[in-house]
Amino acid sequence: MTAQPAERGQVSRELVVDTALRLVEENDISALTMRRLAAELGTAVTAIYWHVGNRDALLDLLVDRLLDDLGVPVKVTGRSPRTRVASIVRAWRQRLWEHPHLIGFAHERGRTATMFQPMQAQLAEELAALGLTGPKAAPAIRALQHHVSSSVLMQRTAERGPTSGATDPEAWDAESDRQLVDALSTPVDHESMFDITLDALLDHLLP
Amino acid sequence: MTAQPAERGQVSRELVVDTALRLVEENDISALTMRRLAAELGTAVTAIYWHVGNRDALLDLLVDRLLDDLGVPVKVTGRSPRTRVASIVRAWRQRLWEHPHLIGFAHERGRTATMFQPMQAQLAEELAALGLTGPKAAPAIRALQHHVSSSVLMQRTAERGPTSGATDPEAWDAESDRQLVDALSTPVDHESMFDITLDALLDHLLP
DNA sequence: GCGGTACTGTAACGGCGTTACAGGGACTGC
DNA sequence: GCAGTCCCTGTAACGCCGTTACAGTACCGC
Repeated sequence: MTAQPAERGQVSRELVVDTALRLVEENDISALTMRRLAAELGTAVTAIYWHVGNRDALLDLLVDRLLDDLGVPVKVTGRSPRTRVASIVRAWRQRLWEHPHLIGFAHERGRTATMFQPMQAQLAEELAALGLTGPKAAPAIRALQHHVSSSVLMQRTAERGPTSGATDPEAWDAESDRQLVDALSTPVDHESMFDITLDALLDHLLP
Repeated sequence: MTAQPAERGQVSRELVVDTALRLVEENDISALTMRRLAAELGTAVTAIYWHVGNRDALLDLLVDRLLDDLGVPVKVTGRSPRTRVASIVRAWRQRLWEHPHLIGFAHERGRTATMFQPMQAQLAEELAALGLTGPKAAPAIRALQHHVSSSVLMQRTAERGPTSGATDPEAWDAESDRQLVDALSTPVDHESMFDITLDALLDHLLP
């Protein structure tokens, strides 16, 4: 507790988290090894262990940092309640998509709820304007949240893989609907995919 | 090519895949290490490398095995086309859920399309009975498939984590809708979650 | 017997997370 | 001036991982 904790020394907890974040965002979560991190900081591994504990604790710190960035509410646009709700959901998807490496393991660490609390609050406000409150609003909020996070999670894992998620036309036999098979052989457009289900949900959930 | 490739020897490619599958299903994908696998088979590591190549090839073999199991169409129940479509989607979700460890990395290896081809074919048949054919049926099929796989993927990562995905009531301020916050603090019921969006999709997609 | 194919074992390489342990500076109390 | 203490860093190791170079064994056709 002697003034700033890292004034003279080269390494501090903050700096470790910064560098770790950079490593993850520039490459992949697998690029984040304690030794690489130490090398990047020009120090020894043990320094990192001293500052953050262990790898698991470091990941927790990364998630915390991410959640700080995501705490701010999103800007709502549109006149009708429906377009306003849609704008909230889309903006949150956009925001999460900007951190594709991180939302995955925020999810794995059981921090999804914290991550989405601001979105839930924003949605609650709009749904209340529609007369949806209390226990009746909860399933709607959860379904929309589920849609956002599953969409991002799916798109992330899809884009890491080699193929585009399209059907292989070879797998269908001759008497199949040719036009359908052709359409299914197109690469998947995650954006319009997202919109279809969003529309369906809004139709189904809003009064 | 001298008769059966593994008659006298203790280890064969088949046996390696069997054991690997058992290791994964009993524990986790992280339990599948080449050394553990060798120990389990009572042999040396190099034997495994001789039989399957390397770890990556072994994972491919696991996915292939999984896809073989999943190739059989699912039993369709119900009278109306809508309930029949719903039964297909639910049965596929059920089926995938029985291999929660595997569908994740089938997805990561870009084999989702192969995995879902039988479901796509079954859905195509039912949608055709409703007059939905050709390029108009494709988005519907894809949206339903996306719903199934994202649901399983989400539930799997959720159940590995510590918390239930429920909101922390502390995060909400005092003037919030109390009943709503209480409802959102309940553990998530993935089953009913799935049904809500499925209903919404069917309403929205079927004529 | 002899060569070749099919397999198995030993031992190592480099990389991973983690830790026991030995310091080295700076600051405190005397 | 000096010992003690706290903060921080480095060396070296442990046990795990995937992978491989290499030697060796067993059987088969000839």
